[in-house]
Amino acid sequence: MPENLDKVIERCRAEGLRRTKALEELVMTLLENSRPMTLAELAESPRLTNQCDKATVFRLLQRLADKGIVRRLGLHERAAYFALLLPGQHRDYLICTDCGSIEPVNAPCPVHELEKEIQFTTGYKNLYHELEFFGTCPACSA
Amino acid sequence: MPENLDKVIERCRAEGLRRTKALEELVMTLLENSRPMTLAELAESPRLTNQCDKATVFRLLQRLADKGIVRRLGLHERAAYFALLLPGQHRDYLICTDCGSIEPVNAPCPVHELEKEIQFTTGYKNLYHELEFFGTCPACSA
DNA sequence: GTAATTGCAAATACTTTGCCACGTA
DNA sequence: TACGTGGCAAAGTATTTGCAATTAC
Repeated sequence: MPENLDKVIERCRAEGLRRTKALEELVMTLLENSRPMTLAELAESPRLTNQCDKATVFRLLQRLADKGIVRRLGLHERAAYFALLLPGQHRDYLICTDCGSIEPVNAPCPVHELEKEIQFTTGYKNLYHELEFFGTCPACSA
Repeated sequence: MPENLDKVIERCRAEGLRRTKALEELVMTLLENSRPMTLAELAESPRLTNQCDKATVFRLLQRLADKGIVRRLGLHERAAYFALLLPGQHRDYLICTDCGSIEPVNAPCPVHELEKEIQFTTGYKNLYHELEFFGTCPACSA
């Protein structure tokens, strides 16, 4: 995990961001939880709550998203979710419409072919996609 | 188109909604535009702007979403998008991250197999999914 | 030293609700 | 008549920004 932290921070540095305590704690929090989190969740998480202001977390996430280090996800809630974007990794999510739990889908994503095709037929550049499954989880349907 | 309107209204009636002018104009607007639209867009569209209040459109959309007649989409903007859910129809969307344009993808959605598999392996019920492609459209990359 | 980063407070944006009047069935 | 629906205005929630002080490089 700490080696992951260093890798991510390294990428931040390479993009011109400064190594601040807030940045480290934010990245650490995302790594530790390994799931998409909202701004509010992040700002109130143990590592960050007394470390920095919510506006700081917001602006950090904004910069990290710009640099392609985190991704901002829709996920249907009113609040946006943020997840680290590790190189070579793509995640789809499975979300319970009842309790709101979010888990990554561990199956190869079947969309890459179509993505290439779209890139080719429409001329869109820099394509990426977001795929979410919604349903009622076993616990909630009981 | 009017026959589509009647069909949709019929489904609304079957779900216990009353046939009001606002409902008709809302459904008509969604049919005519055949793309996801935000609450604000809808409320300010020609058919609705002088017809009813934004709160009314909001509550209509809420009811229609409850009944499965429209779907609320994330689409990454701050505002939620709404689209009619026609029976047997599934749509994926292609969105320009620059200008925000949204167009439906006309290719068969490659996700249904995986969806079934997830339903089987995770025990989630009533699965559906949302798939969006993001990129820079030809006009914006010029 | 200089430019990026931060905190705090205020402004926006979008959504949601309360309450009472009204219209549809 | 009865209950779903509608208008208006106000409250709620999440995001975003201004500006002066601070910090990393």
